[in-house]
Amino acid sequence: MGTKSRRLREKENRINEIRAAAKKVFFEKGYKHATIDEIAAEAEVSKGTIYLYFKTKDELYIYLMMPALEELGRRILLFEETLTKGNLHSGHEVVRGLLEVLWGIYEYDPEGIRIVQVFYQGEPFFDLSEEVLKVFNDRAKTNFEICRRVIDKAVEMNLLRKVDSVKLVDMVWAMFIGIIQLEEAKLRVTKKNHIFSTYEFAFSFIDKCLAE
Amino acid sequence: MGTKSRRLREKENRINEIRAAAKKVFFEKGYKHATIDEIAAEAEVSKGTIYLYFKTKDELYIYLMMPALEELGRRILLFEETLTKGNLHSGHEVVRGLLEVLWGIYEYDPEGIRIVQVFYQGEPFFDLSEEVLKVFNDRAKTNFEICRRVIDKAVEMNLLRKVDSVKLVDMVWAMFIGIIQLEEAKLRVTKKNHIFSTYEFAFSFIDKCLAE
Amino acid sequence: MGTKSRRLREKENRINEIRAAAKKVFFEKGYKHATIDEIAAEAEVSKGTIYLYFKTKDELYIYLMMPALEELGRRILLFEETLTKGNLHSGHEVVRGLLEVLWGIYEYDPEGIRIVQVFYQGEPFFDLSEEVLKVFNDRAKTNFEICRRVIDKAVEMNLLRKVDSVKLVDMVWAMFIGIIQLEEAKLRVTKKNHIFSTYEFAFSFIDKCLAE
Amino acid sequence: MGTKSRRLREKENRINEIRAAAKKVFFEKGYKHATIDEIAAEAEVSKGTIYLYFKTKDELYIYLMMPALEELGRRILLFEETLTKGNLHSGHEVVRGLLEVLWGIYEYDPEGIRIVQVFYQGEPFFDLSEEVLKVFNDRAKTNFEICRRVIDKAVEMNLLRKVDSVKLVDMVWAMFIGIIQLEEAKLRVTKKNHIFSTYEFAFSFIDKCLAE
DNA sequence: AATGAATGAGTCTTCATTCAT
DNA sequence: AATGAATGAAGACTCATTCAT
Repeated sequence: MGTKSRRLREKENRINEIRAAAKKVFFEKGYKHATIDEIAAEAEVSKGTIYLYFKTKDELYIYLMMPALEELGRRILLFEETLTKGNLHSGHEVVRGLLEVLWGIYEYDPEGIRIVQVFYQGEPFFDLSEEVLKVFNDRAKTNFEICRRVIDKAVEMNLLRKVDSVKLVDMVWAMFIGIIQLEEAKLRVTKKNHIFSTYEFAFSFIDKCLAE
Repeated sequence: MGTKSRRLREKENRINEIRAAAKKVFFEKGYKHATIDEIAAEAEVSKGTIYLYFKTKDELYIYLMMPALEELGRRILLFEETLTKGNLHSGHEVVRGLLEVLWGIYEYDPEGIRIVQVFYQGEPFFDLSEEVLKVFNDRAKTNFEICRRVIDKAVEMNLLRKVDSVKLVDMVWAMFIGIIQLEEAKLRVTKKNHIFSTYEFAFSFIDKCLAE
Repeated sequence: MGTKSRRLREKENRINEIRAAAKKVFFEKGYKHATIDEIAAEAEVSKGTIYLYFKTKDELYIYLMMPALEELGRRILLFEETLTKGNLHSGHEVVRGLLEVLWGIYEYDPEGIRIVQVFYQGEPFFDLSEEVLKVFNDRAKTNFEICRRVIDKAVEMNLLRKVDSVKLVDMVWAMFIGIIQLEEAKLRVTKKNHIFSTYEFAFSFIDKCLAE
Repeated sequence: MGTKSRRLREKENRINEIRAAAKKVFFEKGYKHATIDEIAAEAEVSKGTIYLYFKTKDELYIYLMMPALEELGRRILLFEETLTKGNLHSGHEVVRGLLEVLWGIYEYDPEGIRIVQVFYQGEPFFDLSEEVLKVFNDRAKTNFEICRRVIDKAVEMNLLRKVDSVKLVDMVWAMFIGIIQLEEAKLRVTKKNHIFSTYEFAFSFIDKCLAE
């Protein structure tokens, strides 16, 4: 607990303040109209300091999705543990559990998920370094792998019917981001929020096909 | 067939040339790195001519999705006709037909569909006028309505089980854009194209739940 | 009264419509924000037609001051006639008459007078052709000459004290445009119109010095 | 006298260099043909630096009149002091003093006065922010008030005849800018400079009416 | 004479990024 | 490590003017 760790803590604090400020500004103004100046002002640091910790504006933006992905990883691992321990007693519980993990992540950090979607769009709006791509892909790959493992285990345990776990995970994730995109867009126009109910509706199909 | 109609044809030609050039440049360079100058050069018109027909770069980009949405409308109407005429003899054929309409649109104009996805992201990267929003929302609404009508008819004709057509159409569309996003992103990394197979996999769930 | 004169009349009409439209647009939007497009629309002619009669936007603008200068010439000549005929019986009447001629011009065409002022600024905002300069300078010179002649005559007729008519006319004209400029600017801020009263105040000095 | 004050001095220097360069370019090329690029080159700073200190080209231009107005304020205050101290012994000296203050300002910064005139024209050529308008109006108001006070004092001291100081100051200022405008315009054509003599001629009227 | 589609030179302005302190 | 003044590349957009019809 010497000087070094204090310094480290301060540094991390600063980074988190910058992240928080960036998130605020990016989502209030939109990426296009957000400026580093404003983020710096919001974070109460100088512009130079931001560049001390993030190489570019694009990187600052795109890294905002990492907490969501990391939290997703943690939660799926927890879910796997629950499954392994035999605490789930039916396919319905498995399907419901998956739904809750995904939904929980969206509730935990909706902006993070939005950036994931932007990221999927490829690079029409960004110049991403190899490094950023690698960090994201590694994290995504890990998450996908855990998910598949969970499905395979649940099949092994006779909780779910046999299914191609690769395709299933892809489909579920695609549905997840697709529904959020569509329903958030509708929400902006109609002010009616159908995100969760559409989401449940979609999972009812999976439940019927795999858990009954 | 006088001067007037020739002029009109030339004008529409010019607009189409601009659109085509815009599509090319936007997708080769990405939105961010595409310049009006380059689009003008590609279209072999002057910069001013582009601004004669499109108010801003954003508008030029976003309007590129309209042909896909319009074609989708046409194809769903055709599908509805087929259904109404009694040419579909099982729920499987209905589900398969829907799959083919959507997939056909993606094949017809994949870039258009990508722009639809961007559009769904809201406006972090754009300033869209009320007018553009209205044009898009009207078109989208019409398409959704036809889709729902088709589902309701198929249910009435006892080809599909009873289902909430609003939710179903939302889910299908969300899956459609979600799968394209996810699998195109994976494709970029792994060079393996699983778009269609994931798509079919997803439809197999719908088929099992509604057509059997 | 053949075809020719009808054509001529139509042509002059067209020119006057363009002038009127130009005046309207220039003074509603300010020179900077006035566009030829809008003037053409206002005049209900095509852009090309405007360029048929006026070489440039600058010329169109600057020529709008000519009617005021021409009317001024006519009115001074009338005033000279009145003086020559012996219809003015005191210096006061001469001074008052001058005041009324100038003031009358301002009331007749205030926008025209404003353009005269702009013109005096030299060319920070314009590119004026030699031709335009000549037209203006000739007209201005003529007007100044008549004014001086009037003053000299009034002195000869012992209505006014002896005075350098060149300097006097310059001073009166300078006061005229200066007061309008200052008081119009104040008017914009305070909404109180002191143009005429300041004007009368200034003439009272001349009256006291020359007419008593 | 640490880093801070040096920085401050450097900053002010930079601003002054930009102003000087702007003045040079604006008056050599005319507002219309002056470019920010050229001003930046002349000032030996980057274009961005100019926009660091001035919001727009218009603002950069219009602020060039402030030094003249400020200097005018200082000189009138000095003149007031002279008057108050009883150092002026006749109305002639008062009138002459006023003339010299105004004329001195013109000699001190003729370009500044020209911009004042442009400013009076309203906004046919500019988009001025409320802020700029306020800065100017405040300064102008203060100057006018001091002038009126001087006149009123001189009347009280029986150096001048009783007169409406509001109207008198308006008239004098109007004459001042009117004469400069007219005679500079004539100067451009005839190459003969009658500015000062016309100016003196005008003051002779005031002198005769108020100081004798 | 009238049109109006097409032109493209011309410039302002923005803002991510750097670097001397 | 932190600052923030300075940079300057980059590009969207305007609009007076032309000219084929």
